[in-house]
Amino acid sequence: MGEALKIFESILRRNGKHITRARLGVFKTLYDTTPKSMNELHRILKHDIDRTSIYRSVELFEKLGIIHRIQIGWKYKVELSDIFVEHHHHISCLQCGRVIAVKEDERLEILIREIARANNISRPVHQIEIQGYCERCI
Amino acid sequence: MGEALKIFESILRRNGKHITRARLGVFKTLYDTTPKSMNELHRILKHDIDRTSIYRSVELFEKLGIIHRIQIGWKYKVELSDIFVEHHHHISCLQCGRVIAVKEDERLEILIREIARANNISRPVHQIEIQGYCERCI
DNA sequence: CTGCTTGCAAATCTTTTGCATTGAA
DNA sequence: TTCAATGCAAAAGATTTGCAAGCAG
Repeated sequence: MGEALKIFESILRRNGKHITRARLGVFKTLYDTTPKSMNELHRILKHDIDRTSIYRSVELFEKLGIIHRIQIGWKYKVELSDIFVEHHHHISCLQCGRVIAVKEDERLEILIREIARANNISRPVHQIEIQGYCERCI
Repeated sequence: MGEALKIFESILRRNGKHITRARLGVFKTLYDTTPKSMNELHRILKHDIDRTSIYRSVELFEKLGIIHRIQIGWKYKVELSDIFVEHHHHISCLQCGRVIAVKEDERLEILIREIARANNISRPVHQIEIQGYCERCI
């Protein structure tokens, strides 16, 4: 956590943003766990940080590339970006909702870049959402 | 449209659901165009169909596999599913919001099925979201 | 006819905004 | 000390629910 925290703080500093209680709280809550919804973040932090500040932190963090939003069904959750966690994708179970992190497959990366290039899209970013039924649910 | 409409009606009938004005309206609005947000659907249909019924139709259609939701940024839009439109993915421009439909690449399909299998996920469905900057926006 | 569907009103949930106050640098 | 950041209240937006009335089968 110490190393990640240093990186986090340096990103804020480099962008002229203050290192505050609210921002530290949101960052620490996201560190080294599963993706969190806004509601979960609020439930965890409600005694320390106002809901509005959570939204504002998430917005800022996304702009600075600290976090990104992932889709689970048609809701989103947020998690730390590839700077802090190795790049990966998610599979979620349609029955029980369990989320499995999947290490990225290099072949996928290459294919997607190729598709982007074929469509004249520059600086592509991507998200893959896989859903199905996990072992426990058939 | 005629053929698609027949398929649509048979799905409803097969599931013991009525063929109603509201459901026909939502289906026809989604037929043969770009993905629509709930708001766009409502804007188009507001003089014929109540907002609530649009939500209820979308919910039902999704359950029956008639439509699916796609992600644009962290909002969703709905479009007819592969029964009515050839399977494909989308690229959206981060600057102007333009959405490009991309014919599915067989290699991608295979890779994703392989990833699902490696994680013991059965009956996988997937969504790929690619974002970047289109020709006009650099 | 019968009960699935709808429209309407209202509740609920999610996200955004304005403003006075607080606190990091 | 200074201005960015926060908390609070309230607005705005999105989605869901309950119920009486309407309509498809």
